[in-house]
Amino acid sequence: MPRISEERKAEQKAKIVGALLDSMREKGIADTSMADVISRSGLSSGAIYGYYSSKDDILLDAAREVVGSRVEVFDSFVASAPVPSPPEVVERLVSDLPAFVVEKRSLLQIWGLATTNPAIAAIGVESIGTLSGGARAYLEAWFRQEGDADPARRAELAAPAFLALAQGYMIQTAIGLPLEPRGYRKAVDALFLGLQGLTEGER
Amino acid sequence: MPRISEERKAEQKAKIVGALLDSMREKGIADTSMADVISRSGLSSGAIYGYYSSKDDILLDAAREVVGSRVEVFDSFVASAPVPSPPEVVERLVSDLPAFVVEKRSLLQIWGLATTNPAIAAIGVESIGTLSGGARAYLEAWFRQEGDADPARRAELAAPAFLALAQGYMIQTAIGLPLEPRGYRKAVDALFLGLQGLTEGER
Amino acid sequence: MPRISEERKAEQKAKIVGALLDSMREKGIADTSMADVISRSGLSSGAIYGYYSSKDDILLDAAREVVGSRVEVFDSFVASAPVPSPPEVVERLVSDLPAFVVEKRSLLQIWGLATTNPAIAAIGVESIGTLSGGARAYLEAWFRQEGDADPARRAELAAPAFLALAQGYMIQTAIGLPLEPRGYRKAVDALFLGLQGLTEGER
Amino acid sequence: MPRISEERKAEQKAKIVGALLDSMREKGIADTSMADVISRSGLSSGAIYGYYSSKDDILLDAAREVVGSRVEVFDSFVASAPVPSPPEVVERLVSDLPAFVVEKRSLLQIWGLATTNPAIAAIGVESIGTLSGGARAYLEAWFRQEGDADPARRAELAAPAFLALAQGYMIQTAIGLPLEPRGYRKAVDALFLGLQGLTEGER
DNA sequence: TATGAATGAGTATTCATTCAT
DNA sequence: TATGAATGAATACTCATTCAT
Repeated sequence: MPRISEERKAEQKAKIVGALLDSMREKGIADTSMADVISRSGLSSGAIYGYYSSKDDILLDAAREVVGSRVEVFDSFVASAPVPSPPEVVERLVSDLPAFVVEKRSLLQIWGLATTNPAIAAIGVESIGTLSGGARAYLEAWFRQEGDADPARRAELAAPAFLALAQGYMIQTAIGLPLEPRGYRKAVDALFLGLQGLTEGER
Repeated sequence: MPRISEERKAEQKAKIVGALLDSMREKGIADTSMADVISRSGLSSGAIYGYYSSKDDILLDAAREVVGSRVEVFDSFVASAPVPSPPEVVERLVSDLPAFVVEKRSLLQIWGLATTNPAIAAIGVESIGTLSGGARAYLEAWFRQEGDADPARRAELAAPAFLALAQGYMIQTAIGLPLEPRGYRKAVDALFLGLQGLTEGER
Repeated sequence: MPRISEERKAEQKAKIVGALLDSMREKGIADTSMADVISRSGLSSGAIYGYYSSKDDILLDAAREVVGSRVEVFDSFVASAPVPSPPEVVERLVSDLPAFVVEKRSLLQIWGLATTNPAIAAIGVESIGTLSGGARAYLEAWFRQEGDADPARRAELAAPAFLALAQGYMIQTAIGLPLEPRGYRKAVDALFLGLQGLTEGER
Repeated sequence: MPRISEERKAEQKAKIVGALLDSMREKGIADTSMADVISRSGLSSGAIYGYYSSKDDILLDAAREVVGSRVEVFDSFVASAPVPSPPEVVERLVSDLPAFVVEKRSLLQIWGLATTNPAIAAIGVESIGTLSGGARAYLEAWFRQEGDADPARRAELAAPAFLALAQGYMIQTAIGLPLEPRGYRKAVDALFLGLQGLTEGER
């Protein structure tokens, strides 16, 4: 019989994680102290430690939220007829997924942390695994539509490169390069398909 | 008439920056204190502050070293006949450039810092700019060889996506995914060229 | 709705300021570190920084306490009949005011700091201003009793010299010269009034 | 057979002491580091430590220079006919003695140090002793001229109060109060002699 | 004598975490 | 559960002094 409802608990945890992410976005994890989380969340230090056992513990939940895969996005691409092309899918991923829109700064910081923090790395690996599954499903549909002889095999092989396109976009934009989803789609078009993907005026 | 030679000065600074990078690789910047830099470099705190004015100042030089573009790598690709294909070039980049081999962990951490540290972001932007120039030169040569009508234009458009392939590889491997340069080349092949890019045995 | 009462807060601040003053008296400010304040106050470093934002901030409160004018002392002199003479008042000031008794060492150090620290100088200037007011009130009463034609004017003119008598006593005794309040009164007597103020045996 | 002439040695020491005093005047001793002395003196750290064994050692010489009594000043007063009055002598002391003109800031800082540094206190005590001697000689001449029955005795008694007048002036002006020698003379006049000491126009 | 790079104990301050209320 | 005052180890950095050249 919990003293506080699960709902209330989740609400409070969300405030805490949200406060951490806000601060990460603004000043970076290195400069984010518990004092920041305390003042931004509106909770007291004691209250926070009632929900999380340490700062790292909060960070883990923050990482989960940010890299959280939301693999459903791929479902709609697979279900479309015709299946949209990879450049188009890349454009939609980087313009729709929260991770690429509002959280790209925190996301890149979390990848940085993952290089030396095994718990965060595990979250990252899991997330990439899930995304990879979605990407493979989509790519299989696309390669099948293109008449490929072994679309499942090709999709499995191609997935890391496909994900890389989205990840590279994140790096480039997170550090401030002026790269719009639409422009990036053209980049992928130009690299993969030749200029035929571009409209007349853009050629 | 400096009492210590420029050479000696560069040597000492290299020790300091090296110590920081070693520690970043092992425990991450967040857990790297000046005490680590002091003990790993073999210099005293006072000596270090004779060369650098702050920890951040050291970090800046470390970032410069790690993201330092070494754009020359592209020259050999441009000069080859025939010009190697993008998948091959990607493979060689990620297997030859130190940033992708020994420093990928520090590199990813630096991208994370760049999201909130303008001075580091500037270094990153400059580095991507230089790399971009090399990539464009290479891509132009490649597209020309492929008979493209406007290879310069196409190369310029495609460059961000091309760089993204290398950056995504870095993210995936830095967090521990088992992805070899050779396997990654096949991924790019599969995405770009279809299965015909794979060798017989692998089909 | 403060969690700690104003009273408790004042108590803790007094402990901190007291610790600083104790150490100043014993080893001087130059040799007084936060470690001294921490150990003498019985509070932890963290607790101290909860009350004061910096060592200088503590010093400011210490200066306020030490130079704090306590101008009331002059009131009783003004109200007496007959009004006591300047030598007598000087004697009573230097023997009654805490600044001249227990804090003369810290006081002199604070004057030293005031020469280059504007915030401390401001405290000193204010304190001298208040003391000056008291001194003028007393001197006016005295000169009036002495039948002076324009006692207010004369009191205003004379105040700096009158204060100087107390300040000079402080310098001479703070560095260890053996000068008692009683003996100093005789010095002032001898300078001002001739030897008539002295008892037979002392002449 | 000294390697460097005594003259050269004195010259170098003067540079060092001068550098310390300059810095004390500008930023205070607390903020004066050996680095300041090194850069202001134009000598290297090694060279300085060839002349002085420690920072405190330099400070001692600086204190000697600043409090150095220059008791000769009193000789001229004694020799004058008529002997000038105490208010006039006070005015001349505070307007002529370097300690009261250019060095009053350093002087007050040194008094502050003397409260806890016995070596500096000894210099201060000696200096006051010498000054006291001069003051007594002058006061004796003055009291004799005034027809006092026991001028030597009275001078001895009055000396501490007489010195205090100069010391108090130093405190008041060193912290920035606007007090000119001429105005201070009037203060002493008003206290000692009554308004008749003031010139016609000022009454 | 003079140099200035190097030393390392010492500095003020921070901050994740605890616990009496 | 919630509060926020208190803790104290850890932090980045300074600076008087030394010593090989």
